[in-house]
Amino acid sequence: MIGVKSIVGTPIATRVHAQGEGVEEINAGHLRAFVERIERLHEERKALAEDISEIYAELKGAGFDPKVVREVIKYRAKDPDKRSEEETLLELYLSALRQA
Amino acid sequence: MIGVKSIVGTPIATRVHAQGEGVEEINAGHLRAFVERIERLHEERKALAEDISEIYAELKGAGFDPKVVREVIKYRAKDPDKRSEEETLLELYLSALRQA
Amino acid sequence: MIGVKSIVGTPIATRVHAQGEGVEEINAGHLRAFVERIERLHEERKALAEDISEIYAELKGAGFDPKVVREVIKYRAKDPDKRSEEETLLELYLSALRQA
Amino acid sequence: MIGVKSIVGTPIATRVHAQGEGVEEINAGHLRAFVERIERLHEERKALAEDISEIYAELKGAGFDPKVVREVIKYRAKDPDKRSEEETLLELYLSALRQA
DNA sequence: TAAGCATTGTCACCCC
DNA sequence: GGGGTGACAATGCTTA
Repeated sequence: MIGVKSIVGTPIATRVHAQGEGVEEINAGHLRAFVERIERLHEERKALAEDISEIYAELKGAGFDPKVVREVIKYRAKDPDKRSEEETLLELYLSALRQA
Repeated sequence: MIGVKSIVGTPIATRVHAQGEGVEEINAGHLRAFVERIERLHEERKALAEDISEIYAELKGAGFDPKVVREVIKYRAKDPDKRSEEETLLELYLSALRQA
Repeated sequence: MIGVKSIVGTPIATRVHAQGEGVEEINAGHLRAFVERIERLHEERKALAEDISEIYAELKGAGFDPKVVREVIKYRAKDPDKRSEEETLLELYLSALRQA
Repeated sequence: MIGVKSIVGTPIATRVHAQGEGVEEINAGHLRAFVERIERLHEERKALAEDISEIYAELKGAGFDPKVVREVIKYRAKDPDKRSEEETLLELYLSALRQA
């Protein structure tokens, strides 16, 4: 997937390595900055996922069914028009199957 | 899947039912055929999963560690060119970031 | 995760390596047999997955909505009791939210 | 809407719904609070995902290959101890299977 | 020791 | 088509 060819064709970040020290330093620094920003965001996202898991645990402890709450969340997230459209189609298919 | 119950008895599915029998019949039959083929495949897949589980049980009974064997399987599965790809990436990563 | 420690503790398959040739041969052969059986099953499973994808493509070409057909499959797969139970709970939760 | 009969037998959070106003209010409120907290977290996560996308766009604009950077991120993410783990597994695998 | 539970890993689906 | 996300299943742990 990441063959030599594609690396050769990758413009600045890699070619830079063969260039002068000054420019190279700047580009590698840029790459590092990008990578670290992304990794930071990844960490935040992971923390968020853990928070969500905690809420489901809480919620379960309070007697609610986590599975159904997930369905509720999905239900509310859907666009109302699309939702009824899909439900109508589903019903149509099911009724078709009953009489097929 | 959501709110199917409340949809049962809604107009469209029955309106369709009041339309031309021929076309409707054909489509319902097609739908049923598709659905049943998929369900059949699902069953086969499930049977396969059970077979795999059985082998792991056997294997465990023979004194092998199922967890380790799972890793072996994974290792062999991604072996083809992934490994060299990762090594290439390592070169790329090292040459670009170690100097940042 | 699969540290040296856990491998040392893995009974036959690994200890065998330090044992006499005869027994070792047999166990390695067993391991290979297990691994190959599992890999074979994995391949069959993959083939099955592809078959299913093909059917969805066909079905889409015939004018059915693949997404909705997936819902139909899931709907039929569920145990009727569990299904109505969940739907009831979902309805209950939604009605609770409307008035909260 | 939902018959009393279907509510009877459901766990605490739902039985409550058929009880006095006070308790019911509290539980519906709890459910709403849980749901809204989750939805809020979902939004934050979505915002994060957009931030990440933006960085990849920036990065691409700066001449880096987004695909390669993704691989770098993945590589660094699993680096900690996975690598040595895989090497250990390799030893195990080779010593056990090469002679089968 | 069995059984429920929590966690993890794996898998399929969806969106981009 | 590829990456991200969510659901599901298997495993190990903990408790009764």
